[in-house]
Amino acid sequence: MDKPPTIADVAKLAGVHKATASRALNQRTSGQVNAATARRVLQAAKRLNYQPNAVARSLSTNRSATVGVLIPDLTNPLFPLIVRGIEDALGPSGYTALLANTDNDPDRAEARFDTLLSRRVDGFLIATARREDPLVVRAHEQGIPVVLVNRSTDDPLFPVVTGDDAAGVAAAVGYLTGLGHERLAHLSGPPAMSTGVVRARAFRQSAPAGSPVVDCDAYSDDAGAAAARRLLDEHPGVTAILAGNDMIALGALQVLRERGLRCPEDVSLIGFNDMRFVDQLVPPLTTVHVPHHRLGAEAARLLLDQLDRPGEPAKTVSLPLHLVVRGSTAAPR
Amino acid sequence: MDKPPTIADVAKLAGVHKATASRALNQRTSGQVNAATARRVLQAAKRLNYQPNAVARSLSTNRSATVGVLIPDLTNPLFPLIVRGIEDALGPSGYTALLANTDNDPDRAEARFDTLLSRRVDGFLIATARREDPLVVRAHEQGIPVVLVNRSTDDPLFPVVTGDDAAGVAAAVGYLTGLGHERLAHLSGPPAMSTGVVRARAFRQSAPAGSPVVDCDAYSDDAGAAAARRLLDEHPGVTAILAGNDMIALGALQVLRERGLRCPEDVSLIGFNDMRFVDQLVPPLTTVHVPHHRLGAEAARLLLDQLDRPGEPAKTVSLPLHLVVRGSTAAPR
DNA sequence: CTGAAAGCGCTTACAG
DNA sequence: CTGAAAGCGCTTACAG
Repeated sequence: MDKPPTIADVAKLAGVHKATASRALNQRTSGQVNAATARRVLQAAKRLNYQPNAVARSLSTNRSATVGVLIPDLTNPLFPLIVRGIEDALGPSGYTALLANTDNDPDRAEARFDTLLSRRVDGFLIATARREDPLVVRAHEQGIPVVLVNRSTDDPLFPVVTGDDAAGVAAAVGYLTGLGHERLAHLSGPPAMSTGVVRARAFRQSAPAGSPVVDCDAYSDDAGAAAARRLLDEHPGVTAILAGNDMIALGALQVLRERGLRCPEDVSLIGFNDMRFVDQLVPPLTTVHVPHHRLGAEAARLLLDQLDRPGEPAKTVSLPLHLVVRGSTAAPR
Repeated sequence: MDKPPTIADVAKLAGVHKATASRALNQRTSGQVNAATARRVLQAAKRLNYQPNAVARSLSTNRSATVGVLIPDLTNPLFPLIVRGIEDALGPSGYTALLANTDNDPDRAEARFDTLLSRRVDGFLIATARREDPLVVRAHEQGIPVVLVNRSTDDPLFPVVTGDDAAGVAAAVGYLTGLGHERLAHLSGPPAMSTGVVRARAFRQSAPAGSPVVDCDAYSDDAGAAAARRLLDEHPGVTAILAGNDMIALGALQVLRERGLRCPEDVSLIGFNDMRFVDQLVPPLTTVHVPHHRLGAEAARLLLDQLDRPGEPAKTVSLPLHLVVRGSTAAPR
C-alpha cells in the first residue's frame, strides 16, 4: 500500500548518489561504474524490490518505449494475429504496444492517433492504411517513425510489410485453370484499399481475358453476398470464384446456397487469408494463406530498426503466400 | 519535426504564467481562472496545436490514465470482444488499456504484471484468474485496484464480472430434457478455472442424477476431442452432450464424425459462449450466448468507479445468458 | 569512477 | 484570479 521505492531509496541503501545508482541499474551505462559499487546497488534494488518508474524515465529520456498500433477492429480475426506478432517481436526489446481501433473511420483514426501522440509513443505501426491516407501523409510530414503493415498506400512514404498478393492470386488462378475452369470471376476487395486493387490487378493479369470482376464495398460477408448476387445475375455461367478475402467468400458461399448452387460441384470458391475456422466450414474453404503473425512481427522489427538507427535506409518486405487446397474447389463438370 | 509545443509555449503566447495555462486547460480547474484569460489560453493552445504531454502529467499527478488488461491470448476469439468492451467503456474517460497476453502461464503473467506496474497503470482488469491465483492475491496485498472479468477466484478478493453460468447451464439442460433426452453428459472445462467448476456443478444439479461428467485439460478442441473419446468409450449410450465451451464442442463434433455418429440425429451437442463463426458450422451450433463485449464494458466501468472513489463498496456483477438454439440439437430418436 | 546540478513538462499547494 | 516555487522520479552532460 505504501509508495513503491524510488531510485533515491536504492541509492541511500547502497550508500551512493542516485546518479550512480541510475548508472549501475542501466545496462547501457553499468560499465561506467565500479563493479563492486554496481553490485551493492543491484543488491539494494533487489532487497527493496525496486522497479524503475517507466513514466519518469520516459519524461527524462524523451522516449516512452511504447509504439502505437492502429488497426481497423480487433474483432476481425486477422488482426489479433497481427497484433500478437507485433507484441511478440516488441517484447524482447522492452517495448509495449498501445492499441487503437479505428473502425475504418478516418476521423476516429485521427483522434486515436492524436491521443497516442499525446502519450508520446515512439512510433506507429499502421494496419489501417487506405491507398490515399491523410493520416499517413500527416505522420510523414511530422517525421514520425512509421511502418505500414498488411495494407499499403499508393505513395510509398514508409516501409511496408505485406503479403505477396500478386503471387497468391496467380497461384489461386493457376490452380483453378489447371483444374479446367475457363469461366472465372473475382469478387474484389474495396478499391480504396491496396489489397483490393493489387489482388484485382493480379486477377486480371492471370485469368482469361474478360473474366468478370465485381467490387465489394467492404471486406465483409454482407458486401461479399451483395457482390456475388450481382455477379451471378450478370454471369450465370461462372464456374469458379476467387474472393477478395475469406469474409467475402463467406458471403458468396451463402449466396450459392440461396441459389441452389452446390460448392464445389457447381461453383468452386477460393478465399484469401486463411482466417481461423474457415477449415471447419462445409465445405472447408480453399484459400490463400497469409502469415499474419509474421506480418506483424516483421513490421515490428522494421520499426524497431528505425527507432534504433534513425535515418537508416528503410526496407520493404513482401512475404510469400501459399494456396491451401481444401474442399471448396473441384474440376468443373 | 521540431519538438511539440509545451505548456510554457502556450503560456507565453497567451501572456500568462504556465500555472495559469495549466488551470485553464484542465476541465477540473478551469473554473479557477478568469473567463477571458481562459479563452486566450485556449486560443493560444489551438494556434500552436498544443497537445498536453501525458507522460509529464502522469509523473506529476501520479496517475497514468492507463489500466493493465491481462488476458490469456488475444488469438482466442472470446477475448477481442472483451477487450473491445473494455476499450469502448474506458475511452470516454480518457483511459487507455495496456494489453498483456499471459498464454495461461503463471510466470509470464507475473512478468507482464510487473512491467505494467512499472508503467504505473492505475489498475488492472484481469481475465486470466485461476481459482487459486497467486497473482490476484499479490495484487490484493499491494492494494492495487482490480476487477476480475470472465473468470473468478474462489476467494472473492475483488469485484467480479461474469456471466450467470449456472443459469446458462440450467437453460441448456432444461432444453435438452424438454426435447426428451435422458442420457446427458457434460464435457467440463478445466477444474482450475471457475468457469469449469461452476458449469460442472450446475450440470450436476440440473441433469438426471448420475449423468457423466468428463474433465477437459483445457478449453481447446484437442482437449475436447480427448474428453469426448473417453466419454463415448465409457458411456456409448449418451444422446446429448453439453460442452464446457464452444472450443470443446468443436473437438466433440470432430469425434462424433470420427465415430460415424450424426449430430444432431444420433447425438445432440450444445456449446458455451456463442463465439464467432459457430453459427456457420455444419450443423450450426446450439450454444449458450455470453455477452463478452458487455462483460468487458461492465468490468471497465467497475474499475473506473474504484478509481474515481477509492474505498467505495465494490459491486459484483453477473450478466444474464441465454440459449441460442440452432441445428446441433434435436429430440432423441 | 562518482557526485552535484539541471532538466524533462506538467500540476498544485501556498501566497498574495 | 494569478504567479512563484517546489516537486513528481528519473537521466545525463559536466566537473572533479
